[in-house]
Amino acid sequence: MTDSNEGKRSSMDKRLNERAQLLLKTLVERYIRDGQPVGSRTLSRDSGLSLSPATVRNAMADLEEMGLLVSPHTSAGRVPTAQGYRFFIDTLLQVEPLPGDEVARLRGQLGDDLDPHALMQSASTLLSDVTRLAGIVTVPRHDEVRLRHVEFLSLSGDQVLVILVINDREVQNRIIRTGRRFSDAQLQQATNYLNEICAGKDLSQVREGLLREMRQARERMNEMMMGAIEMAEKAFDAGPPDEDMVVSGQTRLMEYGELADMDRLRQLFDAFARKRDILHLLDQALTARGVQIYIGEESGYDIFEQCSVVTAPYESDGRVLGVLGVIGPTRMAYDRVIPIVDVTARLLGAALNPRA
Amino acid sequence: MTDSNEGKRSSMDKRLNERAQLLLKTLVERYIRDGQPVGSRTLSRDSGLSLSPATVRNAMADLEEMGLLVSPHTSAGRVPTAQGYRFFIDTLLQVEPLPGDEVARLRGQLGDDLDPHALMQSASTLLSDVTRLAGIVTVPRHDEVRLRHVEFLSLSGDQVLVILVINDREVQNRIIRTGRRFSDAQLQQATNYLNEICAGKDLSQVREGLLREMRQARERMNEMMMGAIEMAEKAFDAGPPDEDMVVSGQTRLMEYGELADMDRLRQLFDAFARKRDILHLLDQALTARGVQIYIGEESGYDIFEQCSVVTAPYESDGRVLGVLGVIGPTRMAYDRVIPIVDVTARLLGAALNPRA
DNA sequence: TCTTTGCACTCTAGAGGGGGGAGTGCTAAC
DNA sequence: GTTAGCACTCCCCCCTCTAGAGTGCAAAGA
Repeated sequence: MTDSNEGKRSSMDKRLNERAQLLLKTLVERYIRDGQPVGSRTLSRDSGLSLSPATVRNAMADLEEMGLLVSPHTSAGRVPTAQGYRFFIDTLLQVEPLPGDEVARLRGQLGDDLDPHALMQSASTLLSDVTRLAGIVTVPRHDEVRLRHVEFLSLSGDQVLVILVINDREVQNRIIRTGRRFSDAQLQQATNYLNEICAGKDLSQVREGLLREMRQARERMNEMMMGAIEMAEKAFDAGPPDEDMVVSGQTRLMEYGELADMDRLRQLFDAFARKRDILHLLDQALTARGVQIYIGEESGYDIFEQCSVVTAPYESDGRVLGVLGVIGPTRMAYDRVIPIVDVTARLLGAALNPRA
Repeated sequence: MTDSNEGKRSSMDKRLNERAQLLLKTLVERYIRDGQPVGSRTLSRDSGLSLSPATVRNAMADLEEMGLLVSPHTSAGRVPTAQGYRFFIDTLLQVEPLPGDEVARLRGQLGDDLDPHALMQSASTLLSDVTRLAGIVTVPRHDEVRLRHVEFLSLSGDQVLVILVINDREVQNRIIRTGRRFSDAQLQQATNYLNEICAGKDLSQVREGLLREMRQARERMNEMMMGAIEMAEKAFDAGPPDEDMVVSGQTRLMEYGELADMDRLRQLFDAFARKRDILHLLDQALTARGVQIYIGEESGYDIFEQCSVVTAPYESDGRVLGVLGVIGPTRMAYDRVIPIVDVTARLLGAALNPRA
């Protein structure tokens, strides 16, 4: 999908005659079905072309030389490489759109919870259940955070509980130390003051506004306001403690023989727990339109050497909110998975739409 | 630790002479160290007693008959059974309290975040890191929920965002459908009204109170109040969407050979994801005082057949808040793990103490 | 020139077959 | 009650062997 791939693809297009393409397609499909290296004999039977195994062998040798296939060892059949899958997906695979009743079923399974987080959880489980792979949904990032409401509540000592309502339906809270005591009434005033100057503004704007206000009007501000601003500063200071993504059904990955190695599997699970790498990968799909696929080594992460990641951004009200998708072995049923990820992204986007 | 075990133990005490106990102790320690079945030869060397292997064999046969040991097969050494571990832990193990500097190190690693959830996360990671097992912390249950503050915010359509602050420092929010539209001013009034009658009360009290109020004063209540009550009803209706526990380092369990079977491991991980069974098990430890240990089959769950669970309730300000602990293979270094779990529970309790 | 046939070759997976080693239980002597 | 001796059992590792699958290559055929 990148330029270099486009280039590679079209050059391949030229080099690969129709027969070779059909053979590759048949091989990949067969391998995805059975998980066994495919030999020339099988392929000559399955391809529909009436070619002898020897001829097929020659063609396979060519495909191997082009880097689309490999054999695990001398006398096994052949298996697609990442490049092989890439060509298969980009030019050989015909993806059927999901039939209407299937879409309806998915829609039903997603549910209509009003809470965004519950919806994402549901979408993640849905993806995992339907594809039998691991499902992921990244929660919306807040590079543009509109502040809806602020609330301060006094706790014991100098601690204050700060509640922020951002982007209309998301609530965050944290506890800060203020360094001095405030009465409930003072906090109420601070709450009111901040709600007045903040409401509807971007978080960074609010921050700047606060700082400016503070410098300009230092002398005429009473102690309480000063405190409110300090508090707000502290409250906005730390980045939001986002629970950046929701993962479901990781353990399904244990079902696939090609990932059965304990060490690799552990690394993979650790990557899920660490989140960072996966989030970084998914972020790349954020700006793309439609379904995005990373096959094995393409992702750039060693951990995913044996894995493919199929993602799609989801958007609501015209704004891209996040990315969802699945992670599984490179040998996955792309023809099924792709439309499912695609539809799920649309469904989640629609379900998140605030007007209902 | 249950009565039946007490009974068993004391009868064992009588039946097991000192020598047999020492042999059992040595065997268990050795097995915990190496993970290999222990034979009579090794044991006769390690025990410190100058006994020939043959004598040791006789003693081992007795221990096996009592159900404290088993041999995996005829010509392997012997391995402790769950009962064997139980006896070892209850009467043979001497647990050294953690040295002060170790406690200080743990204290440092726990950090002093003000947010309860962050603290629990930290405690869970701490347990996992220090013991090299999976760490668990259950989040406080709210059978007694004191309402501190309520806030209503209007969203699009008839949706209202409800924010509840309970037990002083915990914030929950959900979105409800009200069935009618409210203006911001109306919602503000409702907020004020509810905060007046709710603040500091138990959630169930608030509920009852609301219903009573509603019946008594139906006629004189204006529409808005009615709406507020309806909203509150809906808001309190669904149980809190608790994220009931925090687990860290599950993948460490993949390091232990005795759990290396894919199927079992998957069942184990699924149990972590499902949460229910584990929570149920941990709930049993909630009422106990101090460290509680479930060895293998003792837990009553097939999934934990090969696992032990070491837990301790943690409390703050005299009230038990939750349970924390570790899950690992039955073959774990109990002498290290027990004091660590114990101390971590105390540290977490102290860190959660609201006065600071 | 492309395709096919035939053939020798390679490699794996699985079965079978000993040893070696570790550990046991039993018996008889101390 | 303890020990030495001994026969026995069982696992594990290594080796071999074979069947099977698949390959590449060369030479014949279309």
